[in-house]
Amino acid sequence: MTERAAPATIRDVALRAGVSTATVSRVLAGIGNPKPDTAAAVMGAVEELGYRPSGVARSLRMKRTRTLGLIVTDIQNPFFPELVQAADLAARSLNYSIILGSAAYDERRAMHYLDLMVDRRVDGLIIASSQLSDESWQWLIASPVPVVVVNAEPSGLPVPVITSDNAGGARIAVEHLVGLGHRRIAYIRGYEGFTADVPRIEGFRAACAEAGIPAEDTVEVRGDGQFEGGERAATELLAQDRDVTAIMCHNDMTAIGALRALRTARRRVPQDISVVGCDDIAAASWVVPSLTTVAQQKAEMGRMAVERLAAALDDPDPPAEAETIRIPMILRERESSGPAPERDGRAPVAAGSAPA
Amino acid sequence: MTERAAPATIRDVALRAGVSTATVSRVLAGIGNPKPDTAAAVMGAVEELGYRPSGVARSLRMKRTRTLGLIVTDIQNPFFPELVQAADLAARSLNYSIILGSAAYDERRAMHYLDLMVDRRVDGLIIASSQLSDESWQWLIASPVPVVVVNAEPSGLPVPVITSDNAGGARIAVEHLVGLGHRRIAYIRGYEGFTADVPRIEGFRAACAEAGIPAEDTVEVRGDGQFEGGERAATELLAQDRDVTAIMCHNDMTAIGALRALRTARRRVPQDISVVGCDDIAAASWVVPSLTTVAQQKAEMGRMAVERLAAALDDPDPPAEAETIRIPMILRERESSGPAPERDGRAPVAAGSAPA
DNA sequence: TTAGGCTGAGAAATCGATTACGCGATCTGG
DNA sequence: CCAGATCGCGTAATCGATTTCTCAGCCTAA
Repeated sequence: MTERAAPATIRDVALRAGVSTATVSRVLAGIGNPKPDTAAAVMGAVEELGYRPSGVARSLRMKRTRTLGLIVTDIQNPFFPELVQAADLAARSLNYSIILGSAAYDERRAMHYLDLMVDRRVDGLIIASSQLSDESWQWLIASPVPVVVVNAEPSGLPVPVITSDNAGGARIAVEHLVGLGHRRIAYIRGYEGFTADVPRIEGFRAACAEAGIPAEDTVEVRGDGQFEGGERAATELLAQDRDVTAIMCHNDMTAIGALRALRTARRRVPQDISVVGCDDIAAASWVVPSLTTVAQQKAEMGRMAVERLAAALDDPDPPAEAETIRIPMILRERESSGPAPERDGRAPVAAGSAPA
Repeated sequence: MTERAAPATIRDVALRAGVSTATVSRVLAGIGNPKPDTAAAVMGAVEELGYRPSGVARSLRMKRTRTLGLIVTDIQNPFFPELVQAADLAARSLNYSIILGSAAYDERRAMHYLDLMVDRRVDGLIIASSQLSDESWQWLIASPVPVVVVNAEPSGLPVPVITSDNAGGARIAVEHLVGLGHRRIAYIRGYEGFTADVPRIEGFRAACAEAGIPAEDTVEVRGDGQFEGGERAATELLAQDRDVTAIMCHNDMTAIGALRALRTARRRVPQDISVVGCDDIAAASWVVPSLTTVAQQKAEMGRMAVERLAAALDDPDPPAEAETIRIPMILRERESSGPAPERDGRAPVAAGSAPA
């Protein structure tokens, strides 16, 4: 009773069914034409013994684990669960399964998972973490396991990349705000080193320039990609420049922090100041006012990463090398953005709108 | 170049180092006293070949994978990532690793992961999902792999359980509200079937009774444990009974939904009505007003589950059977709860406070 | 009746590690 | 200088599956 029953092996099944292990294996795999009574005997024995083939033994023999490793920046960051779920679903439908590692913003932990997964002989790796140093990237692409990168852009490495069109997303946000009459826009950046930080800020600058907004009418402050950083940065911002009418944020958590800072400062959103986030996490529609944001297609990214990787695995021809796919971002208009107030601080008569 | 380099095996290392595979294995495991130059030769060969032992082969031979399976209700529910992270951390420090499955509220998916993990020969299973039917529970405890249940209470099964003291948590919330002068309290329940739903509602009723609140001064409505259900339930509630001065919610997402309904109805929180949640997810402190809630010690639960399971694995003595641990919940006072308004609907002169 | 083709199934090798066992070489003590 | 203890390491079995090779038995055709 206290003994842990050892699981039945294929040999046990073979013995019970009066056949060889080869036959059991064939019947279970549906290969060959077993005699009906042989097959029945095997199935019966399987049933009675509650036999489950050992994935470990099978993986050893097959030299494939049908497992994909997925490393994310931080599973506690609400951005990732949706991506993870979609990746998992896609993997399942291709008969793969996913093992997950959360780096918790720590390169050492990311490397730990990399080691772990390589030792576990995952068939492929999906890296959705920008926590890696250049040498880690080098080590990774030199390793024998195929890699797909998601939501990060390691500088010029021969690796397939799936990412959002971050520059385009920033442009969409700027155009939205400019369309609402905003001319003085602030940008709260993410943590220095986030790969998305640079393309987004560059997209912001480029779009502002195109809209005819001079650089001195924009402000850039540094956040950390989290609630706290957003709150702090927005507070600083209000202290140093009271003229901005809109704040764009590196991501939604930053924007939600900014919303709190604005409330503390008794600035009305969107009447006095508009806020736009990025990502479209669930909480973006929970906060008050709900957050206008530029959505990343998180599920799409997870799904594509898995499909790309699985395709590369199942077909070992030299695939299109180092292809980079940029998934467009999508504006979600909610309550936190509105027409720019007039210079005197009051709401403007809706400038470019059609006559009522 | 297009060939995928086969990883070096222990035999390759042995050949290169001019020793036997047994010696390589021993040197790497730090067993025995190898001669210095033997050890050096082995380490050199390992280095040169970039050898990584195959976890698959090792697991087969050792009959242990040093892997724990963790099945959660839904990784997209913000309750779980913190638990998962803590479990993972605890596992790492005990030299285990965790493979995760998210049931996405679907029993079939939960069972799928169970099968998968059993086939993968995980050493133990942590079930943090209430999605299982009774027969699934039976199957599970009959299976050869040790199980710990977290955040659920399968009815009287001989399985160790780690859960929050849900009844106690509800009591804490009631006492908080009663202390603020509330006498008419509503409760928005979770999805029917959530294991936490029953103990919480019972704790609520018991605490109300003890506080001398008659059952007819309380209202119970059904939500779904999500934002939408909370919003809908609160709307209903306002329609049917305008006298409640406080709403307790099954969890924070429900409460956040309720906050939105109250705002839509132009009821001020907490001046007109107080709201209390449960769980303490990150978004609870992001919303406006920030949410008073009864926190579950999620990280603690994850950690304990792993430690319990690992202890049972490392020491195969018959351990204390079916022990149930209830972790206390903790009140986090924020902005969404305040003194009960007076009967006429205006804010009361702070009843029990010290003279200013 | 017999040679040749099928067909169903068994024997054995294999995947890559760990480890019990035993053997030759070195060391120690009388 | 030799018996026996000690030490380092190699041989080979083993974990549980898959798969190739082979063979026995049966069917068909000449």
